[in-house]
Amino acid sequence: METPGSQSSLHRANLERVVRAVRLAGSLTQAEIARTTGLSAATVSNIVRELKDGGTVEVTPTSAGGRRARSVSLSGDAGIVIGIDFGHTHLRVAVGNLAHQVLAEESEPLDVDASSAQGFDRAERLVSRLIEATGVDRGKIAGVGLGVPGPIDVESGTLGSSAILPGWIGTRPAEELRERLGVAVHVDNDANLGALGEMVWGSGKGVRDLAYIKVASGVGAGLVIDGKIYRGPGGTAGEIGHITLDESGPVCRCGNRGCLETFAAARYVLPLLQSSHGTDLTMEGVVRLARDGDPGCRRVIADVGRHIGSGVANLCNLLNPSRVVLGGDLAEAGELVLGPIRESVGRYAIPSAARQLSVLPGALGGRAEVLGALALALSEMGDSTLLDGSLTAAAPAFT
Amino acid sequence: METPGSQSSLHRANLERVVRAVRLAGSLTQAEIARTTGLSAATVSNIVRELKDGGTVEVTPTSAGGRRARSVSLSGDAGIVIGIDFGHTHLRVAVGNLAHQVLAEESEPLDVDASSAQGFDRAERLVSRLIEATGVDRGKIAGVGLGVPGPIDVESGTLGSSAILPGWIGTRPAEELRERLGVAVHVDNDANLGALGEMVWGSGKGVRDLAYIKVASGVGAGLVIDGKIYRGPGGTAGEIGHITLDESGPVCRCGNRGCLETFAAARYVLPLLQSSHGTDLTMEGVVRLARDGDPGCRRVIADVGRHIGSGVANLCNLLNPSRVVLGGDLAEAGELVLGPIRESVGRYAIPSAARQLSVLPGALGGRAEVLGALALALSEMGDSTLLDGSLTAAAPAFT
DNA sequence: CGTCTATGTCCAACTAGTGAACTCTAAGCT
DNA sequence: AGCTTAGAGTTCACTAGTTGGACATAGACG
Repeated sequence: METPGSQSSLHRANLERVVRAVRLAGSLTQAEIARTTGLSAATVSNIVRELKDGGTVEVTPTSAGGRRARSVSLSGDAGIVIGIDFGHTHLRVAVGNLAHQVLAEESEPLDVDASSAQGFDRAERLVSRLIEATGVDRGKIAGVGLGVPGPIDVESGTLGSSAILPGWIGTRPAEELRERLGVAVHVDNDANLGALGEMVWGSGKGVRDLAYIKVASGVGAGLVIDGKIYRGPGGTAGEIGHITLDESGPVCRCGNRGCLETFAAARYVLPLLQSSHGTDLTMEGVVRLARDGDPGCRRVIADVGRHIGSGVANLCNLLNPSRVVLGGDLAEAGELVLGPIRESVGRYAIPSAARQLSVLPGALGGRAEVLGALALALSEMGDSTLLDGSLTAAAPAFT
Repeated sequence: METPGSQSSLHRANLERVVRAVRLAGSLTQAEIARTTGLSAATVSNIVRELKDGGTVEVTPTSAGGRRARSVSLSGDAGIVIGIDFGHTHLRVAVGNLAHQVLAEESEPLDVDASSAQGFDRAERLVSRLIEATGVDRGKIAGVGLGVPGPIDVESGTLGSSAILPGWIGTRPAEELRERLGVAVHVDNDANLGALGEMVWGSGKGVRDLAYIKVASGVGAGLVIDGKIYRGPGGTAGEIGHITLDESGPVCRCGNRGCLETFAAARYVLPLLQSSHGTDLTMEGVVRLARDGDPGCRRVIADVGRHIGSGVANLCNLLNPSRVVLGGDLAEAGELVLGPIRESVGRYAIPSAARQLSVLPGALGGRAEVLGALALALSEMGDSTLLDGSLTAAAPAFT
């Protein structure tokens, strides 16, 4: 921003380097920082002093039982991040610190027909409550991640057609929430955030290329490519639900026929069980019955798995990820659905692509999206946010 | 490599910055360099002197009719890059300089059944001939890009099952060629290089996310995601040819049924015309006949287009690229095949993904792969290769 | 209790970029 | 033609910032 290529920028880069190292490791001694960053001990000494004076890090006199090492960690009040997830039936909020620790988390039911204003009111109150519970100053919010169950237009930030929250179409959630909370808000759809959450905290740890398949009322995928969420130039990447499996299959809400969604999503699958199991079944209920041994539900879940597997096979041929994580209610079915998925993938994907693929259930269950929102806030924050003291002074100004 | 975070590394980064600016623009005055890089005029002055002494750039006293501006450009003999493409029936070699200019290019027929040793002999001779034609010192080769028509194992660099060059399976082409030429060789498959070539020089200029579909004896895709070739963790991304279109379709060489390839690749399509048009048709011939109005060939090409469109629609739903470029012999058919592709995409892809997609024929024809190999060599080179004088002294040592 | 060793700090040396002053050259004006 | 002007490139003194080495510190080990 100031001197793009020199000296002070080098210093800044080194500051960020140290902050990142500390953030990733939780806490480090200066000597360790020097080793991991490659900087000299003297430089680290200077930088740590500067950061300490700025309030970004804390130096705890001596904790480990070594010779004498002062461990450096991000100061507890250096900043917090907030994740908010609007789901089909619920609202979840999580508060975390910069060391990737979740400090508080809560969810409450949300009426599908609620207006966006009502939703934001609820979210705002819940955020306030959790922040108070953690006892941190509101001015320390470094960023907010927001998850919404529908496509976000990349340029305008407008929420597109969401069959899930009809009252929200056309709103600009990030904008609105930023005005309410006064901090930067980053928004993404639920599938992408689920992918991010599972990658940072769940079944995708250590993997740089993965697809997170979320099966709920629709079917969507979040793609992580080379460690980053891939949204595509138009922002609609990952629409695995509308891959065509059968050109003359059932008509889908998107207007085509035989989309994967028509074989796997709750709204199309549940009716199959109506005559035998009654009308007020939910996907959760089907999964529970299947686990208890109900043959009809088992069959339906296996069929869903096979179809998802076909879609995953296509995805696998095109992208060759190293892991596929299954999320949503359906993941609770475990092997009942994963088995058929793997079988389908093995059958339809080319062997060299399928060989190194692992298909796993999500480890975070319904929390994947909120935690992903938290991770989004953390990753969008950049390491420099902590340096300029904007957090300790006041909330960042609008731009 | 030496001092990862400081001072000298900053200097090096600034050197690279200048080199990159010059390379991209072709030639610049020092003042322009200062403006585009953000460095101060004094620094640029020093850096240019250093680069000039090192032989990396040339300073032509005064060429433009301004006040007095010395234009800086990469010295003509700063380095050259070589692209080599082994195709089904031919071998192509191109020589370019660091300013993205193609200096020489030639192709010759290659026998499908030739051994890899024979192929390399031919390639080596052709490379020598072209280099001599350009009159540059062999020691100035900065890098070589190599294209092979088959999957390359990421870790070992081994060429996997290629139905096109049977004698090559199990060889390590990059390794072998490096031993022969004595410089770093970067290898990739033809579809990926075609994508790269079209992105740098052809129909993909200015686009950061594109898919290059190559229809020849097989069907493959090269994916460019965020400006870089995406190979996937296992190196087999882009296998669009084996997306399943019809579970009970024709048996494919991969062992599945109804793969896109069975509806689009030459080996499956040409037999359809045997009884009506004779047995020694090639894809080129079919395209030519179609353009001349032959209804059977037109129909076949349109059908191929529709099926490719289905595959592209799936790809589009998953990845949402902004452009799809069609390569291979089939691209010569122009609207005869693009029309049906677009129609299929419009029908099967979700509208929001299809809306901003453009489907174009490749602009480079059969040259896409060699030029892509050239681009690969350029991009893998990094901007620092030019700095350490390794090129001016001698060929880089093996490692 | 002395020695050892790794940690953190301080200082002088050195590297490298910057602003300001300066020179140079061609264009434009009188 | 001669003067002025303005942008280009260079030089120089200054400053920011990293580094290696010397030094102080404090627990571990014998």
